[in-house]
Amino acid sequence: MTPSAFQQNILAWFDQYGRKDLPWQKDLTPYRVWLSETMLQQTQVATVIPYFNVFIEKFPDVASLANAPIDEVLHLWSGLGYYARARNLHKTAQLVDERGNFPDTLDDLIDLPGIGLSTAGAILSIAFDKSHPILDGNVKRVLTRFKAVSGWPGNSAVNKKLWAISAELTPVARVADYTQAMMDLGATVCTRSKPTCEACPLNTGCLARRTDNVSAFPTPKPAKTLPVKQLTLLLLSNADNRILLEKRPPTGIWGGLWSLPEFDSVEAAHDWCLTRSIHIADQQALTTRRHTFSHYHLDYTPLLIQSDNLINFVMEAGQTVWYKAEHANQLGLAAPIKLLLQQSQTRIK
DNA sequence: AAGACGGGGGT
DNA sequence: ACCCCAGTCTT
Repeated sequence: MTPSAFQQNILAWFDQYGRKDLPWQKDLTPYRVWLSETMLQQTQVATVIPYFNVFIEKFPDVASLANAPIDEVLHLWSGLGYYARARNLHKTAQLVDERGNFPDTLDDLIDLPGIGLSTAGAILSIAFDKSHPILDGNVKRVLTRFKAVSGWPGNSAVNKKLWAISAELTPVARVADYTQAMMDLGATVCTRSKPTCEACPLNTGCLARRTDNVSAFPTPKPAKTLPVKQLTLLLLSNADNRILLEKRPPTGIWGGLWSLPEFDSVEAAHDWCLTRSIHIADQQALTTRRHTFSHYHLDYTPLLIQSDNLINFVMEAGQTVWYKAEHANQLGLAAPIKLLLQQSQTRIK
C-alpha cells in the first residue's frame, strides 16, 4: 500500500467513522488543542473529558490560566496524575501569555515546558493545519502492526524507525483530519486487545494481519518485577478533628500536592509525635493498602493518631495546613490521599 | 540511553 | 494481578 493509498483509506474512514464531537473539537483553538493534548498524554479520552470541561470553564483562555495560582491549577488536575504536566501547563501559559500569541512552529513549540515532539506535531497539524507527524501510543500501535515492526517502542532504535514511518505516511493536505483519524483508529479499532480488524481501513495492507500475528504487536516492554516501598502515613487529628497535611516538594512523586506526613514505620511516626510533645489520646494503625505506580508498588499503612491539643499548632508556615472536609475542593491531593481523607472523616470522631 | 513520573481501564 | 496507555523531562 503506497503512502497515498494509506492516506486515502485513513481519510475516507475518518469521514465516516472518526470522532468529531469531542469537547476540544468544537471551537478549535490552539489553546484548546494544547490543553487537550497535554491532558491526553498517557491518559485516555474518557478520563480526560470531565477534566477538560472543568478547565475550560475555569480557564477559558491562556491569560486566565497564566494568572491563576498554581495551587488552583494543581487542584483541578488532582486525580489525573503526572502532576508535572500541570506545572508545565501553568508555566507554558505564562510564557505564551507574555509572548502574545500561540507559537506555530516546531522549534518554538518544543521549547515550551510540557510540549515534546508528538504534542508539538498534534498542535501543528490539528490547530494550524501544518503537516507534521505525531507518534503517540495509538499511532505507535497502528504503525507497528501495519509494518510489523518488532521491538519494544521504548527502545530508541525502534522509536526512531517509527518516527520515520509516521513522517513518511503523514500527508500535506487534510493533515488535521489525518492526525485525528490515526488517533481515533488506534483508540477505537486498532485497540491493544481484541482489535476489530474487519472494520479497519488498513486491513488489506496490514503486515501483522497478513501474517495473522496482530496480537504480537507492539512488542511489550521487557517485564520487570516492580520494587515494593513501604510507608506509614500519619493521619494526625487535633482537638478540632482537623488533619495535618504537608506540602510536598515541587518535583518527584505527587510534586506540589498536599499529603500526609510520611514515616518508615509506625514506631517512627509515634516517636515523631512524642518528640513534639503531641499528646496522644488515641492511636490506631489501619490495614496496609497498596498503590501501584509505573515504577514501584507503594504499600502504605495509615496511622490514626488523635490528639487532644494542637488546635493552633503550626509546623512550618505555608508548608502545613490543618485539613477539614471543606478544603477538599481547594487543595491538590493525590488520589490515594484524597480517598484516605474521605474515609477518615467517617472513622475519626 | 535509561529512569522518573499517576492513575485508571481493560482483561 | 498484570498490562499499558492521546509523552515529556531529567540525568
